[in-house]
Amino acid sequence: MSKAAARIRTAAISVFAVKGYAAASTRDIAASLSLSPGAVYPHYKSKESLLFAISLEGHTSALAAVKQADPAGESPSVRLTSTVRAYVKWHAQNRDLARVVQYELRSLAPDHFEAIAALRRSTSRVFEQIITDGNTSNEFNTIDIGATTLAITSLGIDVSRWFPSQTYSDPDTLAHAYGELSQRMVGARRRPDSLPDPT
Amino acid sequence: MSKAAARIRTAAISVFAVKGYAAASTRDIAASLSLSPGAVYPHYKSKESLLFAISLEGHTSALAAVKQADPAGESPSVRLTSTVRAYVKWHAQNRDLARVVQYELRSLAPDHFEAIAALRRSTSRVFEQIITDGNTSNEFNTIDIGATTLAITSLGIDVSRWFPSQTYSDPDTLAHAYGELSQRMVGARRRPDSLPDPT
Amino acid sequence: MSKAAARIRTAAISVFAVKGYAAASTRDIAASLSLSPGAVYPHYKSKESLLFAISLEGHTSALAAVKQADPAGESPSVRLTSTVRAYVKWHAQNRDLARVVQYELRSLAPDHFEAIAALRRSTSRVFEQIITDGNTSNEFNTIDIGATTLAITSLGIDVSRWFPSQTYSDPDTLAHAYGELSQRMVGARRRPDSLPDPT
Amino acid sequence: MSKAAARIRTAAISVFAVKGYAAASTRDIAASLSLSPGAVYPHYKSKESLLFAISLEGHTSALAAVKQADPAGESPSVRLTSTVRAYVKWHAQNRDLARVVQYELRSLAPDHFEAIAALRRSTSRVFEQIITDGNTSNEFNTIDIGATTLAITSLGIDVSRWFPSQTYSDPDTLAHAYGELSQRMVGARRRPDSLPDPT
DNA sequence: GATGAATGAGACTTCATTCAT
DNA sequence: AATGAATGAAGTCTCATTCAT
Repeated sequence: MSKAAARIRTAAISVFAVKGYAAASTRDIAASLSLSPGAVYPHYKSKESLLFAISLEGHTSALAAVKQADPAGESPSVRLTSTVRAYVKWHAQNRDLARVVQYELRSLAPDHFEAIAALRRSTSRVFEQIITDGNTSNEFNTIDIGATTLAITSLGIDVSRWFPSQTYSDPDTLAHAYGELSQRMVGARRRPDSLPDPT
Repeated sequence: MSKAAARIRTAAISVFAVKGYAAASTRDIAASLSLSPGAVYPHYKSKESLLFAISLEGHTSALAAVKQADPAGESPSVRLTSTVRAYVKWHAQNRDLARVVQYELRSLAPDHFEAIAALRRSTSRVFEQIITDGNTSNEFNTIDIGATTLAITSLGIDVSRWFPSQTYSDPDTLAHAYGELSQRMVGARRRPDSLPDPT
Repeated sequence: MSKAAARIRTAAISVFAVKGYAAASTRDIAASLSLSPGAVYPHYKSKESLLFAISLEGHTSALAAVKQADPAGESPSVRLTSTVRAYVKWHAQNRDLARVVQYELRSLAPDHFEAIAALRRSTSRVFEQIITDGNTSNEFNTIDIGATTLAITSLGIDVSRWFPSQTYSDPDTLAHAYGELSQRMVGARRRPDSLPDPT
Repeated sequence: MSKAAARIRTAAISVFAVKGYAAASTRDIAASLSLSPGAVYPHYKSKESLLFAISLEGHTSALAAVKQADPAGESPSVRLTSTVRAYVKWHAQNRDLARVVQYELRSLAPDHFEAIAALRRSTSRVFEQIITDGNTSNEFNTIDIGATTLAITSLGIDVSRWFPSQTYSDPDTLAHAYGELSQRMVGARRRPDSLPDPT
C-alpha cells in the first residue's frame, strides 16, 4: 500500500467513524487531507472498496490480536482472561477502526461482506473454543456456551460504540475489568493470579 | 398521532433499521407504503424529526419496560434479573426500533440528542442503582460498579445489532440466559429461585 | 406522455443531434428548457432511457411513414418511388430525430438495442420486398437485391447526416430526386408517370 | 511520426470507432496499449489533436484513393466505376478509420474542421466532375448532378456505418455492386466491359 | 391529506490534462 | 518517453424538501 493510500485509509477511518459510512462523503475524506475530491480514486476504486479495505484490515487485526493473546498450553481461565483483555483493548485502542469495522458491514458488497463475515466467525470461535475447553475440563461452569460467547463478544464490540466515556478512558483499566467479568460469566472456579499483559 | 403518521413511523423504523438512517431516503419510506415522495411531510416536518419521534418513542418505551420490571420491595438479585430480562427482551422483540434508537443517535439535532441522552441515562441509572443496592446490602460482590453497569447495558444494546441469530431467535430464551449472566457479573451470592416473567 | 416529458424529449433530440449523445449532458438538456439538472429525472429514469424513448419513437415513426407510403395494389415501381420518397422525406423533415435515431444506437443498453434493431429490420424489409416483387414481376432488373436494398436505405439514412446543404434544403425536392435515383438503381423498366405525394 | 505515436494513433482509431470520440477516454486508448494514462501526451498534445491527426490522415488517404482511381484519359463511365469502387472499398477496408473520419468531425476545433472540410470537398468534386463530364459528353443522362453526387458519396460514407454485415463482408464484392449502381444512377448509356481493379 | 414535478444541493465518479519522478 | 498521482471541472444521478393542484 502506497503512502498516499495509507493516508487516505486513515482519514477514511476517522471520517467513517464520526459520521457513519453512508453519511460520510468521499469529499469529506479528501478534504480532511486537503486533497481534491478525485484524489481518492487513483488509490481506491470506489467508496465501498475503501470500506472493504478498512474492514479487511480491521477484522484481520482484531483476529490477530485475539489469537496472539491465546497462549498455547495455558489453562482456559488464563486464556479467556488474556483474549478478552486483548479483544476489549483492541476495540478501545482502535476505537475508530473498530467502530467502522463493526457497524458498517451492511454497506459492503455481498461478496466483500462474506469475506469479512468469515473473519468474524473465526474470532468468535476463539472465544467459543476456550469456553468449551473450560467446561470440558470442569474449570468453567458455563450455563449456555453459545449465549456466553455471544455476550463476551458483545461486550468487546460495544466498547467501540461508547468508548471513551467520562469514567472509562483507559483501555487497560477497561480490559482488566472486562477480563474479570468474563471469568464470572463462564463460572470460572479458579482465578488466575497474575497474567502477562496482552498488549 | 394520526393513523397515517403512525404508519409512516412504523415504515420508517423498518427502513432505518435495514439501511441505516443516512442511507435511507424519505422516498424509501414513502415507497414502502406506496405513497408519493411528498407524503411524509404533512406528518413529519423533516427526516430528522421522524428520527427524533422514533427515538423518543423507543427510548421512552425501553425505559418504561425496565422500570416496570423493577419490582419495588424485592431483593437486588430479583430486581436485577427481572430488569435485565426486560431490557434484553425489549431489544429482541423490538429489534428494528431498538437498532434505530441505539445506533442512529448521532443523526439527531443537538437539542434532540440531548433529550434522548437524558432518557438513556435514566435507563442506565436503573441498573446502576440496583447494583449499588446489591453491593450495599452485601448481596452482590461487584468488582467495579461502573464497568459492570456498562457491560450489562452493552449486552442489551448489542442484542439489537445481531438478533436474531441462527442459535438465538427466541427473546425469552435469550433474556433468561442474559439474566443469569448478569447475576454472575455482579457476583450475586444467592440466586433467585423463580421469577415472574417480565413480559 | 406528460407535457413536461414531451418537452424534455424534444429538447433532448435537439441537443443529442447537435452534440451527439455522449457529448451531450443531461444538464445541457435541462438548461435548454431553463430547468434544473435534476428535473429530467421525474420523467426519464436515466439518460439512456431518454435515448431509448427517442429511438423507439423515431424508428416507429419512420417505419410507419414508409409502410403508409406503400400503397397496396400498386406496381412495384410506384411503390418503390413512394416509399423511398417517404423515407427520404422523413429523414429530411425530422433531421434531428433521424440523426439521433440512426447514429446513437450504440449507446443503447443491449436489450433496448435489440428492440430497436427489430424495428430497423422491419423498415429494411419493406424496401427489400418491393424490390423482390419488382424483380419477380420483371418490372425491375436489379443486379443484386441485397446490395440495392442496402444502398437505398443508406441514401435515406445518410440524409440525416448532412441535410440541409446549401443546395438541398427542401425535403420534397430531395425526396423526388432520390425517388428517381431509386428507380434507376433497381433497373425499373417503366417509369411511373404520376404519383400521389407521400406527404 | 514516431513508432509510439503511430501505435497510439492506431489504438485511438479503434477505440474511437467502437465508442465514438466523445465516449472514448484517453485512458481507454492508453489502456488498450497497456500504457499509463499520461502516455498519450508526449505524442499528442490533446485528445482533439489526436482526432485531427486521424482525420487528416484519413481524409487524405481517402482522397488519394479516389484520385488515384480516376484514370486520366478514360471515359466518364470507366472513371466513375473506378472511383466509386475505390471509394467504397476504402470505406470497407478502413472501416474504423472511415467511421471516425466521417462521423466525428463535429468534435474538431473550428480551424481543424475547416481544414478537413476542404479535403472532403475535394473528394466530392472528383465525383461531381466525372458526372459533369459524362453529361457534357452525353455518355451519362443524369437527372440532377448535385443530388446524384451527393447520393454516390452517401453510399460510400454510409458503408463505414454498417460494414461488414452478414451478407456483405467482402470489400471487393461490395465495391463492384456499388460501382454498377453508380452507373445506373447517372444513367450511363454504355457499360464498361472490364476494368482494372482499383485496389 | 396526498400527489408528483421541480429545485438546489450535493453525492460518487470520470476524465483530460499536468507534472514530478 | 513513460509513469501515475493529482487536479479541477464536469457528468449522471439522488435526495430532502417545497408547492401548486
